[in-house]
Amino acid sequence: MGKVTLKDLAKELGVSTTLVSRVLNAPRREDGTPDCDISKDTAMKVLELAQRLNYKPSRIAAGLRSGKRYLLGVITPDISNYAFSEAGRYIEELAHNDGYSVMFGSSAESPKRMEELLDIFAGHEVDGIIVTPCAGSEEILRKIVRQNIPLVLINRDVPALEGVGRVFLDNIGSMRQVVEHLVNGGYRKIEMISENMDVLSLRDRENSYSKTMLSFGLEPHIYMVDSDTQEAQTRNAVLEAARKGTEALITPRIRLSLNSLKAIMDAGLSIPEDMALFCHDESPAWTTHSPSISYVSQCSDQVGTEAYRMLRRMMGGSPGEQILIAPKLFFGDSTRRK
Amino acid sequence: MGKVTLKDLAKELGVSTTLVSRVLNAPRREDGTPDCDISKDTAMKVLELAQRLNYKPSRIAAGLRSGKRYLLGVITPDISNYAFSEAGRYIEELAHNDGYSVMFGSSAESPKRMEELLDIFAGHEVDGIIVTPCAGSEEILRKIVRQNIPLVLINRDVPALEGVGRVFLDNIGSMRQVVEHLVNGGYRKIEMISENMDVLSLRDRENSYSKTMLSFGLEPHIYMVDSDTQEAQTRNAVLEAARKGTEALITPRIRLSLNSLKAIMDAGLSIPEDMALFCHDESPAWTTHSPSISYVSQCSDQVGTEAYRMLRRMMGGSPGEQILIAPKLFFGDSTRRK
DNA sequence: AACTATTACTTTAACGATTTAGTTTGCATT
DNA sequence: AATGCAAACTAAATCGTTAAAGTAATAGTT
Repeated sequence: MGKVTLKDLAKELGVSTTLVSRVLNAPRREDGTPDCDISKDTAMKVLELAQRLNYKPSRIAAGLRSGKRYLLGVITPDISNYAFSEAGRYIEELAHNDGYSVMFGSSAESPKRMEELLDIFAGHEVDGIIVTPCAGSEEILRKIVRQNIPLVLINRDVPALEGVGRVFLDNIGSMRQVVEHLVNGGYRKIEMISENMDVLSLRDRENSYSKTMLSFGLEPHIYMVDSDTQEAQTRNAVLEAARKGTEALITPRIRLSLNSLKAIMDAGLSIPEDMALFCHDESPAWTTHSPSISYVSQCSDQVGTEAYRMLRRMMGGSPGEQILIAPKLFFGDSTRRK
Repeated sequence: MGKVTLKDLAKELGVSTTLVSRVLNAPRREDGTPDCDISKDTAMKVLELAQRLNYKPSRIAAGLRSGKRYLLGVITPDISNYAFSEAGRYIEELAHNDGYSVMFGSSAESPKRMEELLDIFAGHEVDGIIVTPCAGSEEILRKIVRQNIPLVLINRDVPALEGVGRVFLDNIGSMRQVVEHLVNGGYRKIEMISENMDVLSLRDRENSYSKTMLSFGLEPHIYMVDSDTQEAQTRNAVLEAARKGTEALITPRIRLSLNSLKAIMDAGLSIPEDMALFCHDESPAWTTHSPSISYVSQCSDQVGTEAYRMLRRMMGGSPGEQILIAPKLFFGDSTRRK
């Protein structure tokens, strides 16, 4: 049983494919009849047959001729990361409601893979793309812009890129608030464990931490760990911090947060008495943890929603803008006042 | 700047589009030259120009003509659920390596949405679909089977459906092992909190719990909560269990697990002394929790991998089979021996 | 020299829709 | 009876590619 095509319907009814196409694409009137210059009688027959034969138009053929693809692409470093999949979920939902489908791809932080994915998306002639860039992807993204495909960056910036939309969390503001909260809570020796990953949002969080510390007359200190050997190095950093009498630890990324928490628990330190912990990035686990963990939410729902809206505007011809999402902080027991 | 097409390349070089297409689609020899009946000289010129003009073939047009879509569809109730996004990640990765792209959709447990998504996927003429069915989707899925689109069910079964592939966790085995572990650990009053959701894997877990309990001569008891008002009802169930002196609680789904854990912590009960907890479904939080939480992993990586492989086999004409994944249990401190 | 094979191409026809530009028919108008 | 016009359709071109079939030129064989 091959696919049912327009031609099949047309032949069956003894009319032209044009007529069938017209009827099926016509907007419906209140009474359900298609609003086009085809007699109601014929139109209803078409509708009925299409229904009966379970006709589904080939979007591929329709798209080829009409130039309308109704397809979006989303690339994140890892769909199984909560923040990204959450944003993806919102994007997919909004897109679906507007009749768009979404292709997803994971770059796994590899520019090569990102390029492959973008080429494929471009090959599918997606109407727009939403990307969380990975390190080293600037040139690749520029190619997309040059192809006039609307592009929205989320979560991470590539500053030199022109003509794109941007939706980010206000990382500078979030980290300032984190430090302020700790200082107000009576903490002074506040350190950070960060990762030497070439991503701007991390740099922003680090700098904002340092700057805010200095503004309070406090000495900032950041342990840098390698992305590859993160777990062991994080553990060492936590132990060293404990030895030095560090009162509070800030972790600016989800994996660092999880690994640090684990290291603290394993070392038998109690939170927040021995060491307070403020995590960046949301996890469903933080609030059920005992003690509950203070964290900065990435507001993935908002990021996803705003990114989608901006992409749609750009698809309509608007220029790309930048939107900063105000961070939402959750103050749990892990940074309880001293 | 419009898109660069085959015609543009052909015109520029003064050759036919067929020649260009041939060159670009030819398999490469060891020395990098295309293996086709076109002179090396011309072939290299084509390659060079395509590179220079950044030509990307329109997969839409190519697909229309060749019938090859290189597109897969994946539908889960919610991409932002860890188990689903994890499986999705593996599927996407394997697919990408084979040159396939993946469209994702969330059904949000709604058969209507599922139908829309499937219609769209069918319209895109995907080469195959992987689905976690939601309640009430049997007829909708049957339509896909009738359209001869290879279909693989993951996580949840729809038994009456013929001609599909299936990859599930062995829910019966997993729950048996959970009960055995608890009984061996000295627990006797073991209860379950489940959800009245119309999904077979949940029934399997419930039945296996009851059956195993009875085989030990113990009385099973299941609290049923409504999916909509789950949080409050779960809390009540936990409190009632505590009053009754229940020694261990089993939760067969991630949301129930998280809510139960929260309720137990909020009630100030200590785990496992006041109440042991064995959770079904993995969460990155379980091992970092204090005490660490015993859980059954859904083995999403295996589910995703096996589902993809089966889909590919089915796309090659093989009939659908059923694969049961052996569950992996993690025994944490939340069910420590009495 | 005549014939066959091979190489390196080209021409034409799809694929399944949409779109543009008609065409036919009937009816009202003058 | 000729004209105009709306209603209800159709024919043909097109989107960008691939596939099947064909051709022209050269080389090799007997």
